[in-house]
Amino acid sequence: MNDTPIKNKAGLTEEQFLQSYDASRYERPSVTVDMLIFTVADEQEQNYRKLSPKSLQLLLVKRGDHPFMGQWALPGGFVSPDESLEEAALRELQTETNIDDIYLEQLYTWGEVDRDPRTRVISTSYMALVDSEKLEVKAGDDADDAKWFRIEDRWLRESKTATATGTVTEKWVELRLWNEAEELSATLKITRTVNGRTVREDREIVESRQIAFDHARIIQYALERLRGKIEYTDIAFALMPELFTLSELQQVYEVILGKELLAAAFRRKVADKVIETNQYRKHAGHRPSKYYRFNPEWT
Amino acid sequence: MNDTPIKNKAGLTEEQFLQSYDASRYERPSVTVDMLIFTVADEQEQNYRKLSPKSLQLLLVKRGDHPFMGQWALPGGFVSPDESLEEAALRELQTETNIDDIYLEQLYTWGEVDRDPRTRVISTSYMALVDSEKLEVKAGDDADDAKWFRIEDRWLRESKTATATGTVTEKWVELRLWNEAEELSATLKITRTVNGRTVREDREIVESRQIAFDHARIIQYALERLRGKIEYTDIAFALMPELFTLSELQQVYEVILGKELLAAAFRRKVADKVIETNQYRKHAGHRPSKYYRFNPEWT
DNA sequence: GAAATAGTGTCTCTTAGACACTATCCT
DNA sequence: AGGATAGTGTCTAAGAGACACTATTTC
Repeated sequence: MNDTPIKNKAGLTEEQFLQSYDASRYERPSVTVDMLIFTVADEQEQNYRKLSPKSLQLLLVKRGDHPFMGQWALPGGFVSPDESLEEAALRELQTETNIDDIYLEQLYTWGEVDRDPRTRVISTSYMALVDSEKLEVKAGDDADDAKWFRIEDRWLRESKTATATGTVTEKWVELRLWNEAEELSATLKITRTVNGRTVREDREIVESRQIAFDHARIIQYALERLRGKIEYTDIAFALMPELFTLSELQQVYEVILGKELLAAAFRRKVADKVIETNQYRKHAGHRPSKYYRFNPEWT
Repeated sequence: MNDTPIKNKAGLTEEQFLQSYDASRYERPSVTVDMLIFTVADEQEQNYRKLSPKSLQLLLVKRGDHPFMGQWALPGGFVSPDESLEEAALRELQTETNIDDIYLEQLYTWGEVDRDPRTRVISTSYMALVDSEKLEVKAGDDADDAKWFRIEDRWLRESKTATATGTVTEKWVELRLWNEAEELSATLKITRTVNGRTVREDREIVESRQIAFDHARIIQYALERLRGKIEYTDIAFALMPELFTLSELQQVYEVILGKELLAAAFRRKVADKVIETNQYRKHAGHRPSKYYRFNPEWT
């Protein structure tokens, strides 16, 4: 485009500049990705004619070394120089599960100075949603156990204080993760500060029981994001098998939102996101239900 | 909590482990923050009785060195070892503007391998919204010019293709940034891929005219986020002065959404986000309008 | 008086919630 | 037959869009 190369104040062309550039001038942090791998799985069915209840689950790995040895952490790892952040996330996903075609979304980047006692670590978290039927978790590759945990959070209390220029609202939340063998939990304080015309939200770990690093905070943030997005996007379908009934889909919404929905309104709401098939789910001790599939034309 | 310290497989306690940890084992990327500083400013008023039109503006700096010397880039810089990501963002904000109490939100972290020709750079972008009345841009501290640009994007065309397992939708968008002296632009292709039950979105720069690095992509992403969030949050007020009329507030919504709104519906929608005052804006060649302020109680 | 904006009243259409009601299968 | 889920019809209340109408100022 330019015949005479532009020179900078040191008299270098761009080519010369790049050759002389010393990348090690600045001290650099480590960068990792943390994976929030969610699925919705069936619980044991108690009664041949009842629907089996579903639960939201998250994959965690047990730490086999310091720091936080023996505690549970999000799967993840360092980003290598020749891969993008998203490639690192996909790689981590494949070391933990057998799934390659998956919903993956970047959530947030955590950059506090003291997040990791080893060294300065900046960590980008990704949320992955997987269909529990296609899924099998690989046996601990890196000598760490990977296990699914049921997950729930619960409001404890809320307080609101007026200040000179706005309000401060503090909410306490309890996060619980458990399976047959273990129970982990954490208490978090979410502070919403309205100062003048600007609002800021801050998430602080009050207590973390058997959850490594600041991962309790990341997990609770992801839960809120998942709840928020299920209302106005189609991410719920990433958690479904190819064919599903509307009752099953409703169960997935209910377990994520943590509340019951009315069937009539729910069906109207998802009507244009799904396509009816001719197949039925039978032998269930009650009226058979039609199978549906995701409508890829939906916007 | 524990009297006998846990030892790992190498026989080290946590304390010993941390002392022997070699942080330089892995090659590390550089980490930067990029700032998207938006404001809404008055244009010249043409007629004593007409409202002065408003425009959405973004702050850019001219690059004084290679690479992309002479082109325009987002303000930003390296994250230093002793500050968090958010602290780095606030520091950058203060080197560019005089404002300290500001709306700041993390947007996205960009991690492609070849984003920067100098070295591997991972960059977290933050969006800041400032009130143009309180604002003054500092004279180029780091020898770079900082200038406001009016900003708009525009759909060029859209195509949708069916695939075996879903659909691929491609949208072309033109991004324009201009002021009295300069005009920058870029063409982007946004690809939405529906594959099975999962949806992915990809943003690619087709052509970038005088916009450095991959910043055209970051800017267009921020614009979409700003448009999305103004509908269901209160971020618009971060762009307003302490006192404002509802017509001014409506103008801000209109310039961000890029479309006209009906006054009656708009007033109903913002009614509980604002508090009426007794003051009026007068001497305007038409009926005076009441001043309002933000209602910090709004949730 | 005219131009321009400020502000209100009301009709319509759409959507979410509530809930009653019908349909169908399996043991 | 009875238990359980599947699926529909309809009333109501709330909200968004449309638009006509009134109000008030300054030059």
